[in-house]
Formats: sequence, structure tokens, C-alpha cells
Amino acid sequence: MLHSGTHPTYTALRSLLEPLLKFNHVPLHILSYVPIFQCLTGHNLSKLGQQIHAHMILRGLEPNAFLAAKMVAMYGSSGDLFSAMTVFDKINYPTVILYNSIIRACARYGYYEKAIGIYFRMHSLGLKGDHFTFPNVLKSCADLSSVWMGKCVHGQSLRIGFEFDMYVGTSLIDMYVKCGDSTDARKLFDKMTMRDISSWNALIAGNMKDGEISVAEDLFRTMPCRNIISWTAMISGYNQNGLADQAFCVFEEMLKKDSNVKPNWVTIMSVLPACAHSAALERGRRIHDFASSIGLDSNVCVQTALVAMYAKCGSLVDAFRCFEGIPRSERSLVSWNTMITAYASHGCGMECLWTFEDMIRAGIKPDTITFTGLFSGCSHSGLVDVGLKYFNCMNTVYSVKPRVEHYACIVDLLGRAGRLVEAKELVDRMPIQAGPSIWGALLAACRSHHNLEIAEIAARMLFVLEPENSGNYVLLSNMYAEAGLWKEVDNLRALLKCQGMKKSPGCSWVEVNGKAHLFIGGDTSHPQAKEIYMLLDMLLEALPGEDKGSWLHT
DNA sequence: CTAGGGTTAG
Repeated sequence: MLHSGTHPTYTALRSLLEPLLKFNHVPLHILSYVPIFQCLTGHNLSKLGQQIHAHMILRGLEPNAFLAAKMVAMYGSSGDLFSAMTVFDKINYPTVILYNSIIRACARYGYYEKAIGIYFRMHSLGLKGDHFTFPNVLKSCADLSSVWMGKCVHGQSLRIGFEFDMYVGTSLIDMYVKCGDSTDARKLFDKMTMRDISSWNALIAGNMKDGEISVAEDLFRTMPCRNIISWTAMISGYNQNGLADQAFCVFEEMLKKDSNVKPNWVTIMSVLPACAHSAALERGRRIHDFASSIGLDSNVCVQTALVAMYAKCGSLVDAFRCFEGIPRSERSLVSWNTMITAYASHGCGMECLWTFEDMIRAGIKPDTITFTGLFSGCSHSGLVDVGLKYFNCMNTVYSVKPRVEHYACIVDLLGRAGRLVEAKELVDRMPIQAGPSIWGALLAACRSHHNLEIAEIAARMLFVLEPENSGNYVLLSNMYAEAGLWKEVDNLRALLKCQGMKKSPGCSWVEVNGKAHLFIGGDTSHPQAKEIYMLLDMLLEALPGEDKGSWLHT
């Protein structure tokens, strides 16, 4: 926005607007408006643009295709797609520039189908796309992961002669990569005469997405030069593939060896998950300190990623401290969701509810993730009726339609509280097809509350829905064993054997003073195993209430 | 105009 009278845009705009204001009664030529809209583009000034637009209408001025392109770009750049479309639709003889502006606006704000649709209309009118058109159309195909559409556009770009354009080439690589067709992306890359650093980066990201880590590493090593995006692609690629240590090492290597690159907020966000899943709290703190040292700790995305990192490392205190550090007015939907989820995973149901209510007060509209977080928080704290209350009004009050994952949470909520009959009834009358997550939640609840009758129903559904998941057979078999139904146990064991399955053992580990301690389900190989099991027994004794069984299994 | 991106139950 224009904050002060000294802002360059402001001064430029004033000199442009002067004739408009001075000669209010003199009809100006429409082309006088061109520099005005150009000036407003990219500064989030669509409100001001609208006023000038109104000024035109009052004077009875209709934009031609050239001016309309500038107006569409102005509205489009600030996300006002509605106004952009209105201007666009009124033009009878559109030009390529006008099409480019509207396609770009649609592609930038996620209206991918619209962007592609408009492109095809343009094509059918005999207008040829140029090197501004194709990258935006291809980006839309990429984000919809529609190879079919992408190949069609690819063909048209070849016919028009953009085979050797670097931007179009890179966009094509990106499109094939995002559609999961890395082979075609590679072919294109090998054929390119001029390669940009972005072409390499797109291919690296693609191979990382496919789990082709060594191919990505080769590309990274052999590329002529690397920028911050190349490094970040490697870091986030390792994290996507669960290779946290490699991600962290590459991050450190980048800091040590490549002094030409400067880490930015995306880099920090990409490296943080490397400490968010094991007991790597110290590593997380180091990255936090580093982010602060280069002034990136005031970025909302970084702050939100820090909240998630601390929560996953087990430090709810630090997570909350980071959340509190985000100015209220800057907290995004994702920030609130992250904090709610953090409380939920730490079993703080009440705090989940307070945070949710606070979010509503702050004027942020909840989404589907907000509610999964909220319900799982209620579920872990036994806040059954509050959870149900929110579930029943999520659509009417907050206009978020319940989805499968919400039903799964509610089944879990009822199930943990032992209200299995209600849970089963909910599954029976839910409007969506119940999948493995639903039946799985029900089966787990039956296990901890020893309800064999409903467990059998859920298990049979799961045997059909995911026959390869051995856990379901084992769970039911254990329940039969508990009830002393040895014949049924044998039947299930036989079934399991003839399908050639083995339950993969459960395992966990902790890091103490930098040394990892590994535990496999039922194993006693740890040097202090005896003491550990004794302590576990003591903990179980000390636990309050009826629900001890389920603690062991969650 | 192209490349890297924070939140999802158990």
C-alpha cells in the first residue's frame, strides 16, 4: 500500500492523476489511463484502481483491448479476479496481451481450470500464444497434474515454434515433473539447447519427488552453478524422503561452502522438518537461533514452522512461545491450525478449545484441518460432548463440511470414551463411504474396550478394504486370544500365513545425550531392559482410572 | 513469464 507521500509509486501516481482531477469535465482519451493502471499494478491497489475505473465509466469511456489488458493485470495482481474477469469479458476483439493478463491472473491465484479454458478459447480464435502465455498455461496444467492437458499445450507450443525457449522449456519440465512423468521431463531436459539454472532445479525437485535421490544428487553435483533454490530443493527433497540427517548435512554444507548463496525463509522452512520428527530438539534450537541471527524469525511462515517443529520435538512451551511471538494480526489460518494441532498432540484438549475460540474471535475462518485438530484434542482429553457439539455445528456455523477424516476423529472420540455403540451408529448413518481410517479407529476402540462383537464387524470390513495390512489380523487375533477363543485365533493365524504375511514389528527410539536407543516390540536386548520394564509397570500402576489398556497401545 | 514452500487424526 501507499503509506506515505514520498513513496515513488505515490509521486508517480499523483502526476498521472492530476490531469484527471483538473479537467474533470474534459473527456480524456482512454489511452491516458494506460500509465495509471500500469502504475497501480503489483502494489495491491485494486481499490484505488476501482475508483479510477469508476471515473472512466462516469465519463462514458469504454476500454479497448490494449487498456483492458492493463486493467486486467492491475486487478489480477492484487487478486481481484472478479473485476479482472468483468473487464476481460467486455472486450469484443481481444488480443494476445489481454489473454496473457487474464491467464496469468488466473494461474497465479489457483484458478487453473479457468486459465486453461481461457487459453483454449484463445487458441480456437486463431490467436497464437507467445512466450508469456505458455509458462502460465503450463503452470496451470502442472498444478492440476494433468499430463493430458499439458501434452496438448506442449504440442501447440512446438507448432508455434517455442521449442527452444528457455522459459517454456523449464515450464514444460516442471509440468512433466509435477504430473509424475520424470522420464519425459528428463528427455526434454537433455534436448534443451539452452539450459537455465531453473531447468536444473525443476528436474532436481522432480527426481526428489519420485524418490530418485541418487539421480537428484548427480544433477546437483554436475550442474554448472547452484543458487539458493538448488540447495533448498535438495534439503526439502531429503526431508520429503525421510532423510532428515542428509537434509541437515546439506544445509550445513551450504552454509560452510557456498558463500554465494543466502538462505531465505523458504530454506529455513525446508530444513526445519529435519528436526521435527525425532528427539532432535537441540538441532531445532540451533536452526531457530540461526534464523534469528539473519532476521528471518519475524517471517510468519518461519514462525509457524517453528511452532510445528517445537511441538513435534515435544516442547510445547517453546511452541507456544513462538506462537505468541507472531503478532495477532499476522497469524494466518495455518498458524492457528498449527497451534491447535500442537495442543491436540500433547493432550491439551481445553487449550485446543480456547485457541479455537480465540481464532474465531480473531476473525479467521476455520478449515478442515482446524477441525481435525480440534477433534483429536477433544478425543485425547475425553472431552466427548464438547467435541460432538462442534462436530454437529461445523457445517451450519462455520461452513466446513464434515469429511471422512472428521468422521474418523469422531469415531475415535466416541470409541476412546467407550461409547462404541454410538460410534458404530455414526458409521452406519454417515453420508460418506466409510474407509479404512473409520473402521480402523473403530477397531482400535473395540480393542481397548474389549468389544468383540463390533470388533468383528470392523475387522471384516478392513480385511476387504486393506487385505495387505497385517495389523488388522493381528489385532483381532489378540482379541480372540484375550477372550480365550483359541479356535478363532488359529483360523486367523492360518489365514495370515496362507497370504504370506508377517506383521512388521513395532519399534521406537529415543536420543539420550546424543546416543540413540532402539526398542523393538517385545525385545529385551537393551542393556537396561529390566529396569525399563520395571519402570513401565510402575507407570501403569500410577496411571489413573479405567483406561490403562489403551495407553499401552497408542 | 520458469525452479525451492508452514498445518491432518493413529
